[in-house]
Amino acid sequence: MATSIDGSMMRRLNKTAVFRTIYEGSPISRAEIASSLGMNKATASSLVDELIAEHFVMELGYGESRGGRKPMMLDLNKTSGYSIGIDVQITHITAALYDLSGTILHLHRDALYVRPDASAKEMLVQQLESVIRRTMALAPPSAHGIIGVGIAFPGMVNSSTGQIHYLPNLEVHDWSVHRDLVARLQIPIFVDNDANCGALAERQQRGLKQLAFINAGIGIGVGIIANGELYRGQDGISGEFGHTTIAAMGLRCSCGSYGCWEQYASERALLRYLEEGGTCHIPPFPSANFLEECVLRADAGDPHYIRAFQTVGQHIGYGLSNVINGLNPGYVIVGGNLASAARHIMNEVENVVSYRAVSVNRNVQIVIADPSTVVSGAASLVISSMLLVDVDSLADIRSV
Amino acid sequence: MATSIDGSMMRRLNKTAVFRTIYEGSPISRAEIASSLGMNKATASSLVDELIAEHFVMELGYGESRGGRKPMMLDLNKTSGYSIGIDVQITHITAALYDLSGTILHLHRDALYVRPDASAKEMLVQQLESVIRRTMALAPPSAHGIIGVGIAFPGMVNSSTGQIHYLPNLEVHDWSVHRDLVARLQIPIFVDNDANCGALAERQQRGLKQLAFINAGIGIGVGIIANGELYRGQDGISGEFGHTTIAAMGLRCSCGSYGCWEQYASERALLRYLEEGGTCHIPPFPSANFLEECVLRADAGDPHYIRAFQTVGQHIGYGLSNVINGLNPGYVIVGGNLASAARHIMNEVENVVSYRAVSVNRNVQIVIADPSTVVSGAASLVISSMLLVDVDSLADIRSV
DNA sequence: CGTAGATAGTTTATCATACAAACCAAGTTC
DNA sequence: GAACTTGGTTTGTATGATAAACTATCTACG
Repeated sequence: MATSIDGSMMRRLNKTAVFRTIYEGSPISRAEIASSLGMNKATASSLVDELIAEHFVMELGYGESRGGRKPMMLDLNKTSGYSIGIDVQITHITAALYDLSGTILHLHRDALYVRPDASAKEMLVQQLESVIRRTMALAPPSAHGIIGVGIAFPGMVNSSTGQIHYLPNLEVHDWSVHRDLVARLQIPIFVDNDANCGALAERQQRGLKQLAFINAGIGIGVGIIANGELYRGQDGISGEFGHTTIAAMGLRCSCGSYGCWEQYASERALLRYLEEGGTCHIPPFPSANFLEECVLRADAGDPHYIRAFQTVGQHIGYGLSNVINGLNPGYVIVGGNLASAARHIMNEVENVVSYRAVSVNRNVQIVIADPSTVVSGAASLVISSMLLVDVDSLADIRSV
Repeated sequence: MATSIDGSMMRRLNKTAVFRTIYEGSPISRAEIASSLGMNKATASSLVDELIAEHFVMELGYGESRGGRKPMMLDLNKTSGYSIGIDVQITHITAALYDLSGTILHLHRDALYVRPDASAKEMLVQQLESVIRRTMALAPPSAHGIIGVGIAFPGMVNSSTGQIHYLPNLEVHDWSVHRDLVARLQIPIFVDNDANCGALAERQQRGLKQLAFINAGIGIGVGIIANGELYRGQDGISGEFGHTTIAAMGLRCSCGSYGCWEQYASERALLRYLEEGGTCHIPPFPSANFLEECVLRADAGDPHYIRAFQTVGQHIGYGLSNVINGLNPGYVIVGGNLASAARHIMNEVENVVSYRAVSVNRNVQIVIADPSTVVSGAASLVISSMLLVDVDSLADIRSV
């Protein structure tokens, strides 16, 4: 449904633009805000004053003069509120507390106990509630308190309805996790796919308009930032590149298809390569430290492990080239569990991409994500959905 | 660069919203516009009056009463200006004249003569100028005249700079076709990739927010509409799914990679399947009617041709499933030359997608494009870039 | 020093825009 | 034909951004 703009809407948009300018450019003065937004000084001042009254912004003190009166520098009032990010994985759950600036204050990782049966939802929601409550208790008292909780799930999630379609390894289907958690906690809850969270975090951190975040772990998923926004697709399940074919007549996949990327480029695939390579002592799978142990053995020079990682890297490269050629993202961030094996994988990945990417796609930047990227992206669901709105989309309006 | 909104900007946005409401919902009255935009009647009236004064909108006469005074129905003043669309293909060039409503008034198809050598650009620009001038001459006199020309090219194009990166079969590299044509014609020129144009046309026609347009011809490209907007990627070359791998160790491709989709699902691939199948009388390739003749033979029941088309269809299905799983488009439109062989291909395509798409992606709609989709999308580049702006993106703003 | 000029920020008056409410117009329903 | 409904215009008002004048405070420079 289309909407028109009235005065109060205009003011809200402008206030958001001012807040965003401070968020991205602090410390900054009222005068700089006005000039960088092409806005009158009086308007900027008035909006800043409102933001200060609401505790979202604070004055830092006088800055350096540039030939005249000293500017009063502004900054986020970063301790006026907090957000919580949660990263749910198969074997463990990570929770982190952030202030408004996105600075991490606490990070905690617990084992996750979920039997993949009818009790899975109940066990999951109980552990989520518990970890959220514990994290909330860590936040100092503040004007806005806990603004919300963002949760990243490893599977298909509809972020607008807060519904989980399907979490493959936990065997959770069709569950409104949003409803259940709001009922228990009475605070705003945001949910999304883990790869999407990773993509959001990278967008924010690097200020990119197009990127792909590869979440490679037990399975493989992709988060896509297109035109500066997360692309979620028609039903919120875009990015299932793990189930795109890289070998039309290849291995049967659990999804019913053949030759899916994640059959060749995942922890599961690593396990298979190890088995096929006749490796003797393979760590138990899936367990919280399966990959860790494999990396240790490769570090120690075990050729079976080194070869298995290289094969994984090569196949990551095949699928990654597909993502790159299909989406021309400019920037690719590799995250997920397998990113911790980057030193055994990335040479092969880059080698494959260098000859399979077409044209300018060969200039694509490929980098490794920080391990806490997903959890911080989950937290940023809160802040970006409540505080930031993109006004840029209106910049290039032409006349009617 | 961010921007603030002042009063005149607000009015421009609202005027655009009104225009858009008329564009999409005509015939419509002032009162309906106001209520559907949540806008005051007086404001809607005033904006409509401006649009009428500028000849963009006209009054049609009184509509049916709904229990009170009869409404004055409004419509686009569709003959107040015209746009031209051009579809450049390897063997021919299609030009069409449209009014503002997107109704086609003339369609003309010429053979294209371009030697793939140093003279290519010059030959191309000459023929483009000539066909545009001829089409311009067909437009009736009007208030705004020819508003602009949109051109779809079969290759990598940067639409924002008007630069052609590369047209594979015409061997044109790095050419600012925009600059050259503007210099010759002195009217606004818009260029884009053919698959993108197809995607734009389908978005407009079907009112979709997510879709993928498959342009399958000598090569294969994909146009992506994400969140209601064309996704062009970092460098404007997104959608090169033709060069995504569907067989990691497959056939060598001209791009340097192996197993690219378009090696298996294109007119070229059809030719190869025919040769491999030992077919005797194969029509010359590439020629303007290679495919036409193949379709005729398949229609006539020649099993070689039928089998070759089925194989093409199967492989279109593989890559299409990748597009669907990766992008969750909800809607897929198959266009390009090969769409004219739909009756020999689509059974296989749908069969493959039905088991290779995951989850709700199995509900994806797959339809065949009209042959003039690309050329009308090219024309719509003009209208959408000059007349339509998306205000919807502001709808879901939350408080700061 | 002290003054001119520059920069930061506030105050005041003005203007543009959307809005609400009253109003006029012209139909339907009973 | 009276009461009601809907479409559209007119009029007065509130809001918000702006321009311009003004205060405050700094640097530069003679």
